[in-house]
Amino acid sequence: MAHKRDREATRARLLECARLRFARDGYDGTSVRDVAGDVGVDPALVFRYFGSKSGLFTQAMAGSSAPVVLPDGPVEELPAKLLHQLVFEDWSEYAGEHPLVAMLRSAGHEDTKDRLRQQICEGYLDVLSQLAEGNEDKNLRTELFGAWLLGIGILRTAVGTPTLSKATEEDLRPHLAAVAEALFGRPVPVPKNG
Amino acid sequence: MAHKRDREATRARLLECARLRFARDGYDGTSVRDVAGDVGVDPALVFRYFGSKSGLFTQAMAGSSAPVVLPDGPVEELPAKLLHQLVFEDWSEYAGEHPLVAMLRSAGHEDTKDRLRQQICEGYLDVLSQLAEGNEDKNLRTELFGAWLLGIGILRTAVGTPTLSKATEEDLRPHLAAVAEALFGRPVPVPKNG
DNA sequence: CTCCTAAGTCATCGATCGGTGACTTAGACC
DNA sequence: GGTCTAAGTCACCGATCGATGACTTAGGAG
Repeated sequence: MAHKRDREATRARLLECARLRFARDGYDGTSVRDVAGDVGVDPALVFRYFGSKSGLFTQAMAGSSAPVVLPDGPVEELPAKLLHQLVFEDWSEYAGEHPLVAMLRSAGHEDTKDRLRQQICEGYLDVLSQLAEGNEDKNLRTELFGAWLLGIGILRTAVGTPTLSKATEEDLRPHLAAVAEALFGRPVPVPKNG
Repeated sequence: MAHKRDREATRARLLECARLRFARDGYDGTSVRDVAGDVGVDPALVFRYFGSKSGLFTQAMAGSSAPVVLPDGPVEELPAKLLHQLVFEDWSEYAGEHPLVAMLRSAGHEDTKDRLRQQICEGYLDVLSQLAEGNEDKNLRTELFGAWLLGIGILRTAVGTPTLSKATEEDLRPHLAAVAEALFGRPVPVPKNG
Protein backbone atom coordinates (compact mmCIF):
# COMPACT_ATOMS: atom_id res chain seq x y z
CA MET A 1 0.00 0.00 0.00
CA ALA A 2 1.25 3.40 -0.93
CA HIS A 3 0.28 5.31 2.18
CA LYS A 4 -0.68 4.53 5.72
CA ARG A 5 -3.75 6.04 7.29
CA ASP A 6 -2.43 9.39 8.40
CA ARG A 7 -4.96 12.18 8.64
CA GLU A 8 -2.47 15.04 8.64
CA ALA A 9 -0.44 13.65 5.76
CA THR A 10 -3.54 13.10 3.65
CA ARG A 11 -4.78 16.58 4.48
CA ALA A 12 -1.46 18.04 3.42
CA ARG A 13 -1.44 16.13 0.16
CA LEU A 14 -4.96 17.31 -0.60
CA LEU A 15 -3.96 20.91 0.02
CA GLU A 16 -0.90 20.60 -2.20
CA CYS A 17 -2.80 19.12 -5.13
CA ALA A 18 -5.62 21.61 -4.65
CA ARG A 19 -3.15 24.47 -4.80
CA LEU A 20 -1.77 23.26 -8.12
CA ARG A 21 -5.21 22.67 -9.61
CA PHE A 22 -6.64 25.99 -8.47
CA ALA A 23 -3.59 27.85 -9.76
CA ARG A 24 -3.58 26.12 -13.12
CA ASP A 25 -7.28 25.77 -13.87
CA GLY A 26 -8.93 28.37 -11.65
CA TYR A 27 -11.64 27.84 -9.07
CA ASP A 28 -14.43 26.94 -11.44
CA GLY A 29 -12.16 24.81 -13.58
CA THR A 30 -11.23 22.62 -10.65
CA SER A 31 -13.56 19.98 -9.26
CA VAL A 32 -13.35 18.31 -5.90
CA ARG A 33 -13.24 15.00 -7.73
CA ASP A 34 -10.14 16.17 -9.60
CA VAL A 35 -8.24 17.01 -6.45
CA ALA A 36 -9.30 13.83 -4.67
CA GLY A 37 -8.32 11.84 -7.75
CA ASP A 38 -4.83 13.34 -7.75
CA VAL A 39 -4.31 12.21 -4.18
CA GLY A 40 -5.96 8.87 -4.83
CA VAL A 41 -8.66 9.32 -2.26
CA ASP A 42 -12.44 9.45 -2.19
CA PRO A 43 -13.96 12.87 -2.98
CA ALA A 44 -16.13 12.67 0.13
CA LEU A 45 -13.01 12.95 2.22
CA VAL A 46 -12.49 16.49 1.00
CA PHE A 47 -15.78 17.54 2.52
CA ARG A 48 -15.00 15.73 5.75
CA TYR A 49 -11.75 17.64 6.07
CA PHE A 50 -12.53 21.05 4.62
CA GLY A 51 -16.31 21.31 4.83
CA SER A 52 -16.81 22.56 1.30
CA LYS A 53 -15.01 23.27 -1.94
CA SER A 54 -14.78 26.89 -0.88
CA GLY A 55 -13.11 25.87 2.36
CA LEU A 56 -10.61 23.77 0.47
CA PHE A 57 -9.82 26.73 -1.75
CA THR A 58 -9.38 29.12 1.14
CA GLN A 59 -7.07 26.84 3.09
CA ALA A 60 -5.10 25.81 0.00
CA MET A 61 -4.37 29.35 -1.09
CA ALA A 62 -3.82 30.62 2.44
CA GLY A 63 -1.00 28.24 3.16
CA SER A 64 0.63 29.00 -0.14
CA SER A 65 0.94 32.65 -0.61
CA ALA A 66 3.35 34.09 1.87
CA PRO A 67 6.67 33.73 0.11
CA VAL A 68 7.34 37.37 0.80
CA VAL A 69 10.89 38.51 0.70
CA LEU A 70 12.14 39.59 4.07
CA PRO A 71 13.33 43.16 4.26
CA ASP A 72 16.69 41.97 5.49
CA GLY A 73 19.03 43.63 3.04
CA PRO A 74 19.31 47.30 2.14
CA VAL A 75 16.04 48.79 0.99
CA GLU A 76 17.56 49.84 -2.31
CA GLU A 77 17.70 46.21 -3.40
CA LEU A 78 14.05 45.56 -2.74
CA PRO A 79 12.74 46.27 -6.24
CA ALA A 80 15.12 43.82 -7.83
CA LYS A 81 14.35 41.21 -5.21
CA LEU A 82 10.63 41.58 -5.60
CA LEU A 83 10.84 41.52 -9.38
CA HIS A 84 12.87 38.35 -9.20
CA GLN A 85 10.47 36.76 -6.80
CA LEU A 86 7.30 37.81 -8.58
CA VAL A 87 8.42 37.13 -12.12
CA PHE A 88 11.51 35.01 -12.36
CA GLU A 89 11.27 32.63 -9.45
CA ASP A 90 10.55 29.02 -10.28
CA TRP A 91 6.80 28.73 -9.81
CA SER A 92 6.52 25.40 -11.56
CA GLU A 93 4.69 24.12 -8.50
CA TYR A 94 1.96 26.58 -9.44
CA ALA A 95 1.84 25.78 -13.15
CA GLY A 96 4.50 28.36 -13.98
CA GLU A 97 2.77 31.41 -12.62
CA HIS A 98 3.13 33.35 -9.44
CA PRO A 99 0.26 32.38 -7.14
CA LEU A 100 -1.02 35.93 -7.10
CA VAL A 101 -1.22 36.01 -10.87
CA ALA A 102 -2.87 32.61 -10.81
CA MET A 103 -5.40 33.79 -8.24
CA LEU A 104 -6.56 36.46 -10.64
CA ARG A 105 -8.11 33.64 -12.64
CA SER A 106 -10.32 32.82 -9.70
CA ALA A 107 -11.38 36.39 -9.03
CA GLY A 108 -15.06 37.15 -9.18
CA HIS A 109 -15.61 35.31 -5.97
CA GLU A 110 -15.55 38.14 -3.49
CA ASP A 111 -13.48 36.31 -0.90
CA THR A 112 -10.81 35.66 -3.49
CA LYS A 113 -10.69 39.36 -4.25
CA ASP A 114 -10.35 40.15 -0.56
CA ARG A 115 -7.59 37.62 -0.12
CA LEU A 116 -5.77 38.94 -3.16
CA ARG A 117 -5.92 42.49 -1.87
CA GLN A 118 -4.78 41.49 1.56
CA GLN A 119 -1.85 39.47 0.31
CA ILE A 120 -0.72 42.12 -2.12
CA CYS A 121 -1.01 44.89 0.42
CA GLU A 122 0.55 43.12 3.37
CA GLY A 123 2.99 40.97 1.48
CA TYR A 124 4.33 43.33 -1.14
CA LEU A 125 3.18 46.91 -0.83
CA ASP A 126 4.10 47.15 2.86
CA VAL A 127 7.62 46.09 2.03
CA LEU A 128 7.85 48.33 -1.01
CA SER A 129 6.60 51.37 0.84
CA GLN A 130 9.96 51.68 2.54
CA LEU A 131 11.29 52.89 -0.76
CA ALA A 132 8.77 55.69 -1.01
CA GLU A 133 9.61 57.03 2.39
CA GLY A 134 9.90 60.79 2.33
CA ASN A 135 7.62 61.37 -0.64
CA GLU A 136 4.39 63.25 -0.26
CA ASP A 137 2.12 60.58 -1.76
CA LYS A 138 4.01 57.60 -0.50
CA ASN A 139 1.19 55.07 -0.77
CA LEU A 140 0.28 56.00 -4.31
CA ARG A 141 3.85 55.71 -5.50
CA THR A 142 4.14 52.34 -3.80
CA GLU A 143 1.00 50.99 -5.39
CA LEU A 144 2.02 52.30 -8.78
CA PHE A 145 5.27 50.41 -8.57
CA GLY A 146 3.46 47.30 -7.40
CA ALA A 147 1.10 47.67 -10.34
CA TRP A 148 4.08 47.64 -12.65
CA LEU A 149 5.52 44.44 -11.21
CA LEU A 150 2.15 42.75 -11.32
CA GLY A 151 1.54 43.91 -14.88
CA ILE A 152 4.91 42.51 -15.96
CA GLY A 153 4.04 39.17 -14.44
CA ILE A 154 0.67 39.11 -16.16
CA LEU A 155 1.98 40.08 -19.58
CA ARG A 156 4.65 37.42 -19.29
CA THR A 157 2.60 34.46 -18.13
CA ALA A 158 -1.10 35.10 -18.61
CA VAL A 159 -1.00 37.08 -21.85
CA GLY A 160 2.27 35.95 -23.36
CA THR A 161 3.39 39.18 -24.95
CA PRO A 162 6.20 38.44 -27.44
CA THR A 163 9.15 40.47 -26.22
CA LEU A 164 8.50 40.42 -22.50
CA SER A 165 7.90 36.67 -22.47
CA LYS A 166 11.42 36.05 -23.65
CA ALA A 167 13.14 38.79 -21.69
CA THR A 168 15.65 37.77 -19.06
CA GLU A 169 16.15 39.32 -15.70
CA GLU A 170 19.24 41.03 -17.09
CA ASP A 171 17.18 42.65 -19.83
CA LEU A 172 14.77 44.17 -17.35
CA ARG A 173 17.37 45.38 -14.87
CA PRO A 174 18.19 48.80 -16.35
CA HIS A 175 14.54 49.67 -16.89
CA LEU A 176 13.73 48.54 -13.40
CA ALA A 177 16.26 50.98 -12.07
CA ALA A 178 14.99 53.81 -14.25
CA VAL A 179 11.35 53.37 -13.28
CA ALA A 180 12.15 52.91 -9.61
CA GLU A 181 14.13 56.10 -9.58
CA ALA A 182 11.39 57.93 -11.45
CA LEU A 183 8.73 56.82 -8.99
CA PHE A 184 10.67 57.02 -5.75
CA GLY A 185 12.71 60.08 -6.57
CA ARG A 186 16.04 58.63 -5.60
CA PRO A 187 18.63 56.42 -7.19
CA VAL A 188 17.91 52.76 -6.71
CA PRO A 189 21.02 50.75 -7.42
CA VAL A 190 20.32 47.42 -9.03
CA PRO A 191 22.70 44.59 -8.16
CA LYS A 192 24.47 43.15 -11.16
CA ASN A 193 23.95 39.50 -10.37
CA GLY A 194 20.85 37.93 -8.77
CA MET B 1 -45.26 42.53 -26.64
CA ALA B 2 -41.96 44.19 -25.91
CA HIS B 3 -40.17 43.27 -29.12
CA LYS B 4 -41.07 42.25 -32.59
CA ARG B 5 -39.54 39.25 -34.24
CA ASP B 6 -36.30 40.65 -35.55
CA ARG B 7 -33.43 38.24 -35.93
CA GLU B 8 -30.68 40.84 -36.10
CA ALA B 9 -32.02 42.85 -33.18
CA THR B 10 -32.32 39.76 -31.01
CA ARG B 11 -28.85 38.66 -32.01
CA ALA B 12 -27.47 42.06 -31.05
CA ARG B 13 -29.24 42.04 -27.70
CA LEU B 14 -27.86 38.57 -26.97
CA LEU B 15 -24.35 39.72 -27.76
CA GLU B 16 -24.71 42.79 -25.57
CA CYS B 17 -25.97 40.86 -22.56
CA ALA B 18 -23.38 38.15 -23.11
CA ARG B 19 -20.60 40.75 -23.12
CA LEU B 20 -21.75 42.11 -19.79
CA ARG B 21 -22.11 38.69 -18.22
CA PHE B 22 -18.78 37.39 -19.48
CA ALA B 23 -17.03 40.54 -18.31
CA ARG B 24 -18.60 40.52 -14.87
CA ASP B 25 -18.76 36.80 -14.08
CA GLY B 26 -16.18 35.26 -16.39
CA TYR B 27 -16.68 32.48 -18.91
CA ASP B 28 -17.37 29.70 -16.45
CA GLY B 29 -19.52 31.89 -14.24
CA THR B 30 -21.86 32.68 -17.09
CA SER B 31 -24.45 30.19 -18.33
CA VAL B 32 -26.26 30.28 -21.62
CA ARG B 33 -29.50 30.28 -19.64
CA ASP B 34 -28.39 33.45 -17.86
CA VAL B 35 -27.77 35.34 -21.07
CA ALA B 36 -30.97 34.13 -22.68
CA GLY B 37 -32.86 35.06 -19.53
CA ASP B 38 -31.51 38.62 -19.64
CA VAL B 39 -32.81 39.04 -23.14
CA GLY B 40 -36.05 37.26 -22.33
CA VAL B 41 -35.60 34.54 -24.88
CA ASP B 42 -35.32 30.79 -24.90
CA PRO B 43 -31.81 29.41 -24.28
CA ALA B 44 -32.05 27.20 -27.34
CA LEU B 45 -32.02 30.31 -29.48
CA VAL B 46 -28.45 30.99 -28.43
CA PHE B 47 -27.33 27.71 -29.95
CA ARG B 48 -29.31 28.40 -33.09
CA TYR B 49 -27.55 31.72 -33.56
CA PHE B 50 -24.04 31.10 -32.24
CA GLY B 51 -23.64 27.33 -32.41
CA SER B 52 -22.20 26.93 -28.94
CA LYS B 53 -21.42 28.82 -25.78
CA SER B 54 -17.87 29.19 -27.00
CA GLY B 55 -19.10 30.77 -30.22
CA LEU B 56 -21.22 33.20 -28.26
CA PHE B 57 -18.20 34.14 -26.18
CA THR B 58 -15.96 34.65 -29.18
CA GLN B 59 -18.42 36.83 -31.05
CA ALA B 60 -19.40 38.79 -27.97
CA MET B 61 -15.84 39.68 -27.03
CA ALA B 62 -14.74 40.21 -30.62
CA GLY B 63 -17.27 42.92 -31.33
CA SER B 64 -16.44 44.67 -28.12
CA SER B 65 -12.82 45.17 -27.78
CA ALA B 66 -11.50 47.59 -30.32
CA PRO B 67 -11.96 50.96 -28.67
CA VAL B 68 -8.38 51.81 -29.46
CA VAL B 69 -7.42 55.42 -29.42
CA LEU B 70 -6.45 56.68 -32.82
CA PRO B 71 -2.96 58.05 -33.10
CA ASP B 72 -4.35 61.30 -34.39
CA GLY B 73 -2.78 63.79 -31.98
CA PRO B 74 0.87 64.27 -31.14
CA VAL B 75 2.56 61.12 -29.96
CA GLU B 76 3.55 62.74 -26.70
CA GLU B 77 -0.05 62.70 -25.56
CA LEU B 78 -0.50 59.00 -26.16
CA PRO B 79 0.33 57.77 -22.64
CA ALA B 80 -2.23 60.07 -21.05
CA LYS B 81 -4.83 59.12 -23.62
CA LEU B 82 -4.25 55.41 -23.17
CA LEU B 83 -4.27 55.68 -19.40
CA HIS B 84 -7.54 57.55 -19.54
CA GLN B 85 -9.04 55.02 -21.88
CA LEU B 86 -7.81 51.96 -20.07
CA VAL B 87 -8.49 53.08 -16.54
CA PHE B 88 -10.76 56.08 -16.32
CA GLU B 89 -13.15 55.66 -19.19
CA ASP B 90 -16.69 54.75 -18.27
CA TRP B 91 -16.78 51.00 -18.64
CA SER B 92 -20.05 50.56 -16.79
CA GLU B 93 -21.28 48.60 -19.79
CA TYR B 94 -18.64 46.03 -18.86
CA ALA B 95 -19.34 45.97 -15.13
CA GLY B 96 -16.91 48.79 -14.44
CA GLU B 97 -13.81 47.19 -15.85
CA HIS B 98 -11.96 47.59 -19.07
CA PRO B 99 -12.81 44.62 -21.30
CA LEU B 100 -9.20 43.51 -21.38
CA VAL B 101 -9.04 43.41 -17.60
CA ALA B 102 -12.34 41.59 -17.55
CA MET B 103 -11.10 39.06 -20.08
CA LEU B 104 -8.34 38.06 -17.71
CA ARG B 105 -11.06 36.42 -15.64
CA SER B 106 -11.79 34.09 -18.50
CA ALA B 107 -8.18 33.18 -19.19
CA GLY B 108 -7.28 29.53 -19.05
CA HIS B 109 -9.17 28.92 -22.25
CA GLU B 110 -6.41 29.06 -24.77
CA ASP B 111 -8.37 31.03 -27.36
CA THR B 112 -9.08 33.70 -24.78
CA LYS B 113 -5.38 34.00 -24.12
CA ASP B 114 -4.69 34.33 -27.83
CA ARG B 115 -7.38 36.95 -28.25
CA LEU B 116 -6.05 38.88 -25.27
CA ARG B 117 -2.54 38.89 -26.64
CA GLN B 118 -3.67 39.93 -30.07
CA GLN B 119 -5.81 42.78 -28.81
CA ILE B 120 -3.16 44.08 -26.45
CA CYS B 121 -0.43 43.88 -29.06
CA GLU B 122 -2.34 45.29 -32.00
CA GLY B 123 -4.57 47.65 -30.11
CA TYR B 124 -2.24 49.15 -27.57
CA LEU B 125 1.38 48.19 -27.93
CA ASP B 126 1.52 49.04 -31.60
CA VAL B 127 0.29 52.53 -30.83
CA LEU B 128 2.56 52.93 -27.84
CA SER B 129 5.63 51.82 -29.71
CA GLN B 130 5.75 55.17 -31.47
CA LEU B 131 6.94 56.61 -28.21
CA ALA B 132 9.86 54.25 -27.94
CA GLU B 133 11.10 55.11 -31.39
CA GLY B 134 14.85 55.59 -31.40
CA ASN B 135 15.58 53.41 -28.37
CA GLU B 136 17.64 50.30 -28.73
CA ASP B 137 15.13 47.89 -27.19
CA LYS B 138 12.01 49.59 -28.43
CA ASN B 139 9.66 46.65 -28.08
CA LEU B 140 10.70 45.83 -24.55
CA ARG B 141 10.20 49.42 -23.39
CA THR B 142 6.82 49.50 -25.05
CA GLU B 143 5.66 46.30 -23.39
CA LEU B 144 6.98 47.45 -20.04
CA PHE B 145 4.92 50.59 -20.26
CA GLY B 146 1.89 48.60 -21.35
CA ALA B 147 2.42 46.29 -18.40
CA TRP B 148 2.27 49.30 -16.12
CA LEU B 149 -1.01 50.56 -17.53
CA LEU B 150 -2.53 47.09 -17.34
CA GLY B 151 -1.29 46.61 -13.78
CA ILE B 152 -2.85 49.91 -12.74
CA GLY B 153 -6.16 48.84 -14.19
CA ILE B 154 -6.00 45.51 -12.40
CA LEU B 155 -5.05 46.91 -9.03
CA ARG B 156 -7.85 49.46 -9.31
CA THR B 157 -10.72 47.23 -10.38
CA ALA B 158 -9.88 43.58 -9.89
CA VAL B 159 -7.88 43.81 -6.66
CA GLY B 160 -9.15 47.05 -5.19
CA THR B 161 -5.96 48.38 -3.67
CA PRO B 162 -6.83 51.18 -1.21
CA THR B 163 -4.96 54.22 -2.52
CA LEU B 164 -5.04 53.51 -6.22
CA SER B 165 -8.75 52.70 -6.18
CA LYS B 166 -9.55 56.21 -5.05
CA ALA B 167 -6.93 58.03 -7.08
CA THR B 168 -8.12 60.44 -9.73
CA GLU B 169 -6.63 60.99 -13.13
CA GLU B 170 -5.06 64.18 -11.81
CA ASP B 171 -3.31 62.24 -9.06
CA LEU B 172 -1.71 59.88 -11.55
CA ARG B 173 -0.68 62.50 -14.07
CA PRO B 174 2.72 63.54 -12.66
CA HIS B 175 3.78 59.93 -12.08
CA LEU B 176 2.65 58.99 -15.54
CA ALA B 177 4.93 61.65 -16.95
CA ALA B 178 7.85 60.56 -14.79
CA VAL B 179 7.60 56.89 -15.69
CA ALA B 180 7.04 57.59 -19.37
CA GLU B 181 10.12 59.75 -19.48
CA ALA B 182 12.13 57.15 -17.60
CA LEU B 183 11.14 54.39 -20.01
CA PHE B 184 11.18 56.29 -23.27
CA GLY B 185 14.12 58.50 -22.53
CA ARG B 186 12.48 61.74 -23.51
CA PRO B 187 10.14 64.24 -21.92
CA VAL B 188 6.51 63.29 -22.33
CA PRO B 189 4.36 66.31 -21.62
CA VAL B 190 1.09 65.45 -19.94
CA PRO B 191 -1.87 67.68 -20.79
CA LYS B 192 -3.32 69.43 -17.78
CA ASN B 193 -6.96 68.74 -18.41
CA GLY B 194 -8.43 65.58 -19.90
C1' DC C 1 -7.51 -12.20 19.41
C1' DT C 2 -10.90 -8.61 20.38
C1' DC C 3 -12.72 -4.23 20.26
C1' DC C 4 -13.16 0.39 19.40
C1' DT C 5 -12.18 4.70 17.30
C1' DA C 6 -11.13 7.24 13.50
C1' DA C 7 -9.67 7.21 8.51
C1' DG C 8 -11.58 6.37 4.37
C1' DT C 9 -15.40 4.56 1.05
C1' DC C 10 -19.90 3.89 -1.32
C1' DA C 11 -24.20 4.95 -3.08
C1' DT C 12 -26.88 8.51 -4.16
C1' DC C 13 -29.32 12.96 -4.24
C1' DG C 14 -30.70 17.37 -6.37
C1' DA C 15 -29.29 20.96 -9.13
C1' DT C 16 -27.25 22.82 -13.14
C1' DC C 17 -24.97 22.73 -17.27
C1' DG C 18 -24.28 22.59 -22.62
C1' DG C 19 -26.59 20.83 -26.33
C1' DT C 20 -30.34 18.64 -29.69
C1' DG C 21 -34.46 17.95 -32.31
C1' DA C 22 -39.28 18.34 -32.82
C1' DC C 23 -42.60 21.62 -32.35
C1' DT C 24 -45.33 26.24 -32.39
C1' DT C 25 -46.35 30.78 -33.79
C1' DA C 26 -45.69 35.41 -35.65
C1' DG C 27 -45.96 38.09 -39.68
C1' DA C 28 -45.03 39.32 -44.53
C1' DC C 29 -46.93 38.26 -49.08
C1' DC C 30 -50.50 37.06 -52.46
C1' DG D 1 -58.19 34.85 -45.18
C1' DG D 2 -54.93 31.36 -46.41
C1' DT D 3 -50.17 29.96 -46.68
C1' DC D 4 -45.42 29.57 -46.19
C1' DT D 5 -41.08 30.71 -44.06
C1' DA D 6 -38.35 31.88 -40.44
C1' DA D 7 -38.15 33.38 -35.49
C1' DG D 8 -38.74 31.51 -31.32
C1' DT D 9 -40.27 27.64 -27.91
C1' DC D 10 -40.61 23.18 -25.47
C1' DA D 11 -39.34 18.89 -23.71
C1' DC D 12 -35.68 16.32 -22.87
C1' DC D 13 -30.87 14.03 -22.84
C1' DG D 14 -26.42 12.86 -20.81
C1' DA D 15 -22.88 14.54 -18.12
C1' DT D 16 -20.96 16.74 -14.21
C1' DC D 17 -20.96 19.09 -10.11
C1' DG D 18 -21.15 19.92 -4.85
C1' DA D 19 -22.78 17.77 -1.02
C1' DT D 20 -24.77 14.22 2.45
C1' DG D 21 -25.18 10.22 5.32
C1' DA D 22 -24.67 5.47 6.05
C1' DC D 23 -21.30 2.24 5.68
C1' DT D 24 -16.59 -0.36 5.81
C1' DT D 25 -12.02 -1.11 7.25
C1' DA D 26 -7.41 -0.21 9.12
C1' DG D 27 -4.68 -0.46 13.18
C1' DG D 28 -3.28 0.66 17.95
C1' DA D 29 -4.69 -0.59 22.97
C1' DG D 30 -6.06 -3.99 26.27
